[in-house]
Amino acid sequence: MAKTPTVYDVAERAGTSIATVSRVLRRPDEVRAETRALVHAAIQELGYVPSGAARGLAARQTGVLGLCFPDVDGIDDPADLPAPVRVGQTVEVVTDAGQPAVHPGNLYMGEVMRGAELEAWRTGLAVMIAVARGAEPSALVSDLAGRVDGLAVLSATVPDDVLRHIARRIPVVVMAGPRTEDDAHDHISVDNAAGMRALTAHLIADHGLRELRFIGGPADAPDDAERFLGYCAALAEAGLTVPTAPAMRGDFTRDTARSLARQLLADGDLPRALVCSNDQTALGFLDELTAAGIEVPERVALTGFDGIDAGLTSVPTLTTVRQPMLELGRAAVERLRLRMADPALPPATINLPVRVLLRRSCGCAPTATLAQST
Amino acid sequence: MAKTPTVYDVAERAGTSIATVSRVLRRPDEVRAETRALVHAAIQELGYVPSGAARGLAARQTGVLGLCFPDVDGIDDPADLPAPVRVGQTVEVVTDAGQPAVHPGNLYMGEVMRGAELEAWRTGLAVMIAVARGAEPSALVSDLAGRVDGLAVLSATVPDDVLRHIARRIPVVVMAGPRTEDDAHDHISVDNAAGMRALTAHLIADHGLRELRFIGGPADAPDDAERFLGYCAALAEAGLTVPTAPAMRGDFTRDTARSLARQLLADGDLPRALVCSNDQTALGFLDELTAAGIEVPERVALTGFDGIDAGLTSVPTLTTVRQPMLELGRAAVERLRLRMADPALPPATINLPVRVLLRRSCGCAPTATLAQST
DNA sequence: CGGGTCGATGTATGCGCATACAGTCGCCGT
DNA sequence: ACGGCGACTGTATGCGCATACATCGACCCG
Repeated sequence: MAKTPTVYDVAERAGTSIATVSRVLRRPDEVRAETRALVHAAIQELGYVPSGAARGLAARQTGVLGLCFPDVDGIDDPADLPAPVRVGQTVEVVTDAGQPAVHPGNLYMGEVMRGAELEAWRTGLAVMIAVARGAEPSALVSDLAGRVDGLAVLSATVPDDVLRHIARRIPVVVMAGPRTEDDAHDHISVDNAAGMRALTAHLIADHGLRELRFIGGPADAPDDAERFLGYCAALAEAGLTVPTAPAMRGDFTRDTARSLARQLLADGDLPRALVCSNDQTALGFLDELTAAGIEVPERVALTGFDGIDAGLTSVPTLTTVRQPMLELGRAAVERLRLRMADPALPPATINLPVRVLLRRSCGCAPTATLAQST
Repeated sequence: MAKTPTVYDVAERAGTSIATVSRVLRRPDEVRAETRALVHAAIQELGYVPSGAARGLAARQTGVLGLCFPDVDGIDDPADLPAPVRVGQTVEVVTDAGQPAVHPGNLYMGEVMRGAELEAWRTGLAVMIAVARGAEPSALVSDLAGRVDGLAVLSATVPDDVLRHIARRIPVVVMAGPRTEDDAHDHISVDNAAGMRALTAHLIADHGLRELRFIGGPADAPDDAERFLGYCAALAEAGLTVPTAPAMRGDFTRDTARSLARQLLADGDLPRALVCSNDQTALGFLDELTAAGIEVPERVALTGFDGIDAGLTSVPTLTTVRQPMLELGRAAVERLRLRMADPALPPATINLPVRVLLRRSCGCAPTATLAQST
C-alpha cells in the first residue's frame, strides 16, 4: 500500500492516456480490444481501484442512496455501549438467558433496509445507512446527505427543518410518516387505518363480537393514532359506540403491556375482545391472560398489529396485520429514483396495502396449524 | 434545486473566502465568532450541504466503511423479485399465512450490521452496505471498495483474488471465515468449535448421555465443519467413539431438516441425543419428533446452534449456542479502525467467545420458564 | 517607534476522475 | 490524389473541497 495507484499510474503502465483508462472502465466498447486488454492488465498489476470520491465529484453524482433510521436501541452515549466481548474469555454456559437475540425494533428496520437495498441494487445504486443517534444527529444526517443522491428517512428521525434543508439539495422521501404541514417530500406509508379497520370489522362481522377494547401505544406515535382511527371507523360502520380515546395506553413494549394486563385483570373488567395497537402489546396481554387462566380466544379475543414472527409461535397464534416493511423500503427507493429522474414531480403520498393475518387468537383457525410445508 | 450551492457560493454570500467557509465547518474554533455566524447564516439561506465526494477527494479519505454480505435471499436476477405491492390494492384478509416475516438468514445479517454501525458511529464513520448478488458481484464489490476506507466482508461472499486486489488499497477484514492460505486480511470469527464442544460436554457430563448423533449442515460450510470438530473433541474427551463424519447432513434449513427427521424416524434408529449444527435444523427435527409423539428431551435430547429467537418460544425451548453477531460486527469495525491507524499491523485472527444457552430441550430447566421479568 | 508575534483570513494548489473537444490514422468515394 | 468520414485516442479542464502558505492587522515589548 505504498501509494494507491490512480488513473495516471495505470495509463502510464499501459502506455495510454488517462482518458482511455477511464473509458475502458466506463464505456468499454469505445476502446479497441487490444488497448482494453493492456489497460486491464495494468489495473491488475497495480491493484488499481477507482476512487469513488473522484468519480462522484467529476460525474456530479455519487450513485449512492442514503437510508436514515431512528435509534431503536436508545444508545445515545458511547458509554452506554455494552462492553465488547473479548477474546480469551472462555465459553460461558448459562441457563436460559431468556433474552431475544435480536432487538425487536431492529427487526423491521432490517426488513426496510433489505427492501431498499434490493431495489437499489436493481438500478446499480449503493446504499449507505445512518442511525440518527447521539447528541448531534442532525450533523450526522447532513453529513450523510452530502454523500448521497437521495435520502430515505424513517419518520420522526430527523427534525423537519433539517430535512427541508437537505431537500434543497437532494430528493427526500419519508417512510412511515404523515406529511407535516407544507412539506414537499414524498411520503410512503403503510395503510395502518385500513388494516386496523379490516381487522376490527372481521372481529365484529365474522366473530360477532361487539365489546371491543383498544389498547393503544404511545400517544405521540402517528402509527398508533392511525390504527385507532381505523378501529373507530369499523365500530362506527357497525353502529357500535365509538370511544374518543384508547381504553389504555402502553408504549409498544411487551413488558409494559403485561403490567397493563395485570391492571386490567385486577379491575376485573374484561371485555370480549382486546384490539392491540401492536404485536408486542398483544403478546404481553397474552402472557398475563394465559397466566391467569383466561382462555384466548374463547373468553377474550386478542389481536395485534405488525406481523412479527413471535406471533406465529405463540399459543394461541396471534391474529394480526402484517406490515409490508420490505415493500416500504423498496417503494421508497423506487420513488427516489423517479424523483431523481424528474425533480419536477409533485410530492406523492403513497399508502402501501397491508394484509390481515387471521390466526387462532381472534377465534379463527380452530385447529392448530403446525403442519405446513410437509 | 436550480444549482446546488458550493463553498464558493457560501463564501460570496458571507463575504469571505472559501477557506473560511471550509474552516467554519471543520475547525470552527479557528474562526472568529462573528465570521462564523455570517457563514452559518449564508449556509442556511442557500441550503448548502458540503459535497461528500469533494471532501473525500481532498481529504484523501471518505470516512466510510464498507460492509459486504452474501445474498441470503438468493435473488440474483431482477426478474426473480416478488412483484411490488402497489397502491390502490385493497386490504387482503387471509388465513394464517404461516410464513415468517423476516428471512432467517437476514436476521443475523441485521445484527452484524447493527454492531458495525454502532461501532462506526462511535468513531464518526459512516457505513455503506452491499449485497454481493447478481451476475457480477465482483464489480459491485470493487465499486464499493473504491468508496470506502475499509471493508468488512462476510466470509465466502467475495472471491479471494478480488479480495486480495482490494486489500492493496484498503484494509479488509473477513468476518466468520477461516484464513485461506496466505491471505493477509484480519479475520474475526465466532468460536464455533469451543461452543459446540462445551455444549456436547454438557450433554455428556450433566445429562449422562452417551449416544449423541450429530446432524450437520452443508458439507462446504466452514462453520459446520468447526462445529463438528468441537462435537468430536467433546466425545474424545469423554472417551466415546468419535465418528469421522456427521451422521446426516441437511442444508441448515428447517424444511430439509424435517425430511431428514422423517427419514430417521422411518429407520427407527433413534439415538438418545441429536446435536444439530444449527437451530433451524434442530427445530425441523423437533417438528417431526413432536408430531411422531416422541418426547423431547425425555426420549431424545435435542440441541441447536445460533441462538435464534424461535428457539425461545418452541416447545420445549431449545438449548443452543448463541453467536454474538452484534459483537462480530463491532469487532470487525474496531479492527478496521486499528488497521487504518497502523497499516503495518500483522494480520490478526480473532475468535469471539460464544455462550451456551441451556434450555429445556437438552433436559435442563424442568419447569416452564414463561414468567420472566414479572 | 520599529521589529516581532499571534490570531484571523485570503490565495493558490492538488486530490482523481469524466468528458468535451481536438487531433490522428486508415480507408472510401470520386 | 484529395476531401471526407469513422474509429480511436490524447489534451485540457473542471468538479468542490482541504490545506499549506502567504498576507494582514493588532498588539506587545524593548
